[in-house]
Amino acid sequence: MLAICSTSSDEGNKSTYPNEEDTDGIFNSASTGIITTSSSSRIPYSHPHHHHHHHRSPVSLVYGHTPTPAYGFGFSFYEDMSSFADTSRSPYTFIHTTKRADPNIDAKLENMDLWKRFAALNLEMIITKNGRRMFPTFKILLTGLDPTSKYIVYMDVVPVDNHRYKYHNSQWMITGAAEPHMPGRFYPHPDSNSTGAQLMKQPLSFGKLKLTNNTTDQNGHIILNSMHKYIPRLHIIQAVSSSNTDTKLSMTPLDNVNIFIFPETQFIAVTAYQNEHVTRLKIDNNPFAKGFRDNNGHANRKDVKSIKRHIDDDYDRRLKCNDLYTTPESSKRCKSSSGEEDQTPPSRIVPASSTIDVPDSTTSFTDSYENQFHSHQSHLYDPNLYTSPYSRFAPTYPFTYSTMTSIGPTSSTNPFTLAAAAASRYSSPYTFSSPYYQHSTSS
DNA sequence: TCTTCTCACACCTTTGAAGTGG
DNA sequence: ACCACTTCAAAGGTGTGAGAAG
Repeated sequence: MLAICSTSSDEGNKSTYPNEEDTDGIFNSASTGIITTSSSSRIPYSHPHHHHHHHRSPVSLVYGHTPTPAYGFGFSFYEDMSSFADTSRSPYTFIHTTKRADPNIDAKLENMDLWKRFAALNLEMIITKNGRRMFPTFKILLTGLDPTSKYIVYMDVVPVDNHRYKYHNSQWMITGAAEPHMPGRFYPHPDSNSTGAQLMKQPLSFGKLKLTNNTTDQNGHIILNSMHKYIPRLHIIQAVSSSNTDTKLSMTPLDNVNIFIFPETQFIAVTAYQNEHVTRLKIDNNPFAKGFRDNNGHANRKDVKSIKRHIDDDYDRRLKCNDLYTTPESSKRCKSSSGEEDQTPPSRIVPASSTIDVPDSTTSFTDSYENQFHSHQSHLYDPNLYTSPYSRFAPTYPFTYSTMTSIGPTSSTNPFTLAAAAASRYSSPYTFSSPYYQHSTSS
């Protein structure tokens, strides 16, 4: 199986997260700092086994502290929208594979069966102005954490490819180039900064994460483009406590970060459902949609029939072929009910193909990717090629590791802000050329 | 024309405060 | 005072479907 890293225009991840849960003391402060310098060059890859106290980077990270601003952002997030529309920039590439800094850590996606059923249909996620929850819920069971260490666990959603899609004749089609991706926002799990023992006790639910199409969103929701394909990523970073009781990240977060992706969680963001099978499966399984079920507890077919959408016979055909994870294109060998070979679509309209093949296995998908890595049978994560776990092209990018200088009291009390800040430092080649990111909230 | 987006709405679950009894 | 449980109303998560927007 092969995970393909596709390109997309992107600004990278720069967001902090708003102080949604001010009551527990963990989110009480957002911090940011002035970026004063960019140290040289690339981050050297460090072998996972050496990551604990081995800091190769000469750059020290000093986190500034500012008073908690409205909505918890340490800076004006959309001060300069123009930078996001700069299509002359090199396409930014996310890596869509699991990377373990700590080989013991594993993440198991809960409700895998349901995810697979949606994946077979091409999952759609509604995005709204005010934010919409994901369904199925992204729920993860962690194993292999150090029971006594603290971890920061968070999620983001990144583009899978560089296409814009449309739903036409019951099929997803590529209809053009992707719109620039808004800066990725991190959703820290509410139980973040807990000990490994606590985090492993039960599955971690990201059910309150919301997706939005509102580019001016101030609620910290994850901003996506409609009709674009995305996939969630899980990040786990071991927090390091310093002498002043402040929780800080390792100075070399690249070495400490664990990234998990689950191919069956990819989806297309939509403002209204396109495939009625997706709608039905959502109604059948989401408790909040019970009002649309019939007496037998299933989606009301009468209502569904009234929807002026075409029947997704591609889905039916793939069901018959027991070949749910193939794309319409690759399922050409499947005979339709009439016995005819499927027609290749017109060349001008390219069928939407899954850019990530989903292994047909009940075992952990992260394991299958990891095995490829260890057996050197895959180019997915070759440390000699990819200095950044996020970018295939890191060697040619102006990828820099920056210093943040303190602009106030040196205590930082929001580990998630630190996580986001640290992660953004190595996730985007543009982090430090973006004007707004150099904006300081202090004067 | 065609595609995509928005809104009020009915219907439902979840949440959490208030109450009740042991 | 404390705990376990119940009640109940408010808050809020669903897809709908007509119409707006582009």
